[in-house]
Amino acid sequence: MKNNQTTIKDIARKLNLHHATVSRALRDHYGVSPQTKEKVNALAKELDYNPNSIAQSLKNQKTKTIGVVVPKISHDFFSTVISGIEDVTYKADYSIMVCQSSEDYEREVLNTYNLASNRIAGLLVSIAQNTKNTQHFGSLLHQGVPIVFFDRVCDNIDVSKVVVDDYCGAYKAVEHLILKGYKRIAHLAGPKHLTICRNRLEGYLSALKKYCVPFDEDLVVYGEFDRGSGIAGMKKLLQLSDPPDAIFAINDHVAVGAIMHAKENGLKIPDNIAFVGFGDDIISTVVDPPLTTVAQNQYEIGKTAAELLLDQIENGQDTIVPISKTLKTELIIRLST
Amino acid sequence: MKNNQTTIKDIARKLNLHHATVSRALRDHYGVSPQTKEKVNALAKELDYNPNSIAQSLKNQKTKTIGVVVPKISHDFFSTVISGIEDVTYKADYSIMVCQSSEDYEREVLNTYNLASNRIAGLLVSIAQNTKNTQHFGSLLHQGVPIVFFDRVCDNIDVSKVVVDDYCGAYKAVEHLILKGYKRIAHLAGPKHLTICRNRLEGYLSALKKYCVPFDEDLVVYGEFDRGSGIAGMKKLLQLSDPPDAIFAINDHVAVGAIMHAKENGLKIPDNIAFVGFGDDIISTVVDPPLTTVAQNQYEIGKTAAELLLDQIENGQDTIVPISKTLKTELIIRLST
DNA sequence: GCTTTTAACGCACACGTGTGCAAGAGGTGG
DNA sequence: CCACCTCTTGCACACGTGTGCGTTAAAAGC
Repeated sequence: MKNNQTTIKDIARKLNLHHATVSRALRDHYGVSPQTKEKVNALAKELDYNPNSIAQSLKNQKTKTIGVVVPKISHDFFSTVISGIEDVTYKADYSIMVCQSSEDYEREVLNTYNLASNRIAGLLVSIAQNTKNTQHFGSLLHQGVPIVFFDRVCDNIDVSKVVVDDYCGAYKAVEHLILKGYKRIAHLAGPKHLTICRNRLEGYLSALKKYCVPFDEDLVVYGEFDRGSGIAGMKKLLQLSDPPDAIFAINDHVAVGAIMHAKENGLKIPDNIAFVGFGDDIISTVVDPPLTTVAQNQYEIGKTAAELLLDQIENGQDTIVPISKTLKTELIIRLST
Repeated sequence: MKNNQTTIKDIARKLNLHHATVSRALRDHYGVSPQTKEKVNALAKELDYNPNSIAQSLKNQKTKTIGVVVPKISHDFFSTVISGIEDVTYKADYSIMVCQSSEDYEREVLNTYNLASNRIAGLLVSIAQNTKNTQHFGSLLHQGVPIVFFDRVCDNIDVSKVVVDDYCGAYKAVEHLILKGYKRIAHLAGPKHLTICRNRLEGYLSALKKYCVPFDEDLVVYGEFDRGSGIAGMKKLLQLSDPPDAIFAINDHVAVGAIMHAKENGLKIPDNIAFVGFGDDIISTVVDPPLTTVAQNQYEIGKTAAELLLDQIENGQDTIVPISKTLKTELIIRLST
C-alpha cells in the first residue's frame, strides 16, 4: 500500500517499451504510433498514472507553485485576499503554498527562504508588522524570483505592488465625518512605520486641514490591528478632558472594539459619538449599529496581485517594469455616522 | 538576473571539488575534512545557497508538503482551521499547499489529483457540499497518501477524522432553549447529506424528544451555510400560521441572517424570539444582541487534524489505525436567548 | 535487387541531490 | 621497504521526466 504511485517507467516495463516512448506517447508526440499511444494511455488510466510534478519541475527548472506570505491566515482580510489569489492561480494551473508570519519578522524570513528552497515561481507578500529589514526579499529577487507585494508593502523595493488608495479612503472617511458636523475627530492609528498606516494618517490630517479643523495630537492614538487595540485606544480617548465626538479607526476590528467600549460607557451611536472603520469586513455589517467604513475589496486585491505576478512569470523575461496598482476605495455609509 | 539559484555543483566547481563532497560537507558528514567543510560552508553562505527541495524530494521519494482542500478559504471557520494547520506544520518543517473547492465537486477532484501530482506527503480535507462520490480520495489512499478529514468528513472512508461533537452541541443548544421556556423551536438546517448537518439535526430532535416537546416538521427548514440562507429560512418560518419563538441555526452566519430578518420585522430578541448559532465565529460577538452559540474551537480542529496526519506520515508505517477525534463543544450563552 | 526515405522506437544524458563503494594520498608499524 | 590502515575525495548511479540523436526495420522508389 506504500508508494504505489505509478511512473512512466512502470508503464514502460509492462508494455515492453522504453520510458522515453511512454513519455512521448503521453504528450501526444508525433513520432509515436497511434497504436502505441492508445496502449499507453489505456494502461496509464488503468494504473491511475499521475505525472510526478516534482520530477517535471526538476527537469524543466521551474515549478507551477506560487508562494504566499501573510501575517495571519485567519484574518478576514487576508483570507479573502488568499481566496482571490487561489481563484486566479487555479485557473492558470498553478498551486499556492501559504505561510503565515504571525506578525513575526524572523518567521517571515524563514518562510521566505523555505519557499525559495521549494523553488516557487513567484512570491506574493504582505509583510509583518515589525519587518524593517528586507534583505530576505532582496535575496529572492537576486535569485530571479519575482515578487509582488500587496497591502503592506516594502517601499524600498522596486517591484510590482497592489495597494488600495489608503490616503484617499481615509480622506473621504474623515471628510464625511466633518460634513456630518462632527467637531473633534480622533484617529485610532496602526503601527507607525507601516506605509498603509502612514497613508491613512496622512489622509486624516489632510481632510482636517482642508476643512480647517484644528489638529489635536492627543486625538491620535497608535495601536495595532485587533479589537483589543480598539478598546484600549477608546479607553484612552474617553479619559481626555475634552473627548472626541467621532472616531476614524485604522480598520473595522479596531472600530468594533472602540464601539463596544463606547457602548459600555453608555454612549449613543451616532448621537454622542460616530465611528468609521476601514476594510468593509463582514463584521461591519453585523455590528450594531452597522459601521460606516471604507470598502477596499480584498478579493480584488488578491486577484490583481496574482495576475500581475503570473504575467511577470510567464511573459516578463527581461523587461521587468514594476507596476504599482492602486485600487479604488469606496465609502460605505451606514448607521454609525 | 534569471535563474541565479546556486547549486552544490556551482560550489563544487568554484572549489575544484566533486559535488558529492560538497553535499557531504553541507550535511556535516564525518568523512569530510574540517577545512573543506569550512570552505564549503563559507562559499555557500556567500552565494546564498538554498538547497533545492525539489531535487531532494525527488531523491528521497517524499516531500515535506501537506495538501489542504477546503470549500472556501475566506470563510472564518476554514481560515482559522488553516491557521491552526499552518502553525503545526510550520513547527514540523512542512509546508502547506492550500486549495479551495468553492463547493464544487469537480474542482475538489481536480485539486486532489493536482496535489497528488505534487506528491504531497498527506492530505487534509473538508469536503464540498455536493461531494458524494469519493473515488478521488480512494485513489490517493491507494497510492499511499494518508488523508485526514475534518469537519465535513466522508463516512464511507476509513481514515482518521477530526470533528466536533455536533450531536451533543446541538442537543445542548436546544436543551438550553427548552429550559429557557421557549416552546416552538425551529431549526435552520444545512444540506441534508452532510454528516455534520445530520448530526446537528439529530441533536435537535433528540433534545425535543427528551423534554417531550412535540416535533413539527414545518419547523425544520433546509438551506446552506450563508447569511442568505438564514434570511430565506427565517422568511419561510415567519409565514407559518404558528411561527416559532426560538431558532437553532446550523451556523452563526445563518443565525445572523435570521436575526437580521427578524429585527427588520420588528421582533424583539430575546423577548419575542430567541436565537442560537453554531461555531462561535467572530460575528457572534459582534451581532446585536450577542449570539448564544455552540463554540467549537476551529483552531484546535486544524491543529489536531495536522497532528494526526503528521504522526501518521512520520511514524505510521504500516499499522494505520484510523483515529477519530471528536472535540468537545461548549455552549456559550449570550444575550440572544 | 539495391538504395533511399520514412516511421517507430531505444539510447544516453540532463536537471540537483544523496550515498555506497572505490581510489588515491599520506602516515604508521614491523 | 613493504604491507596495512586511515583520512579524504572522486566516481557512478539513482530518483522521474523530457529530448536530441542514433538505430533499426519496413516501405517506397528506381
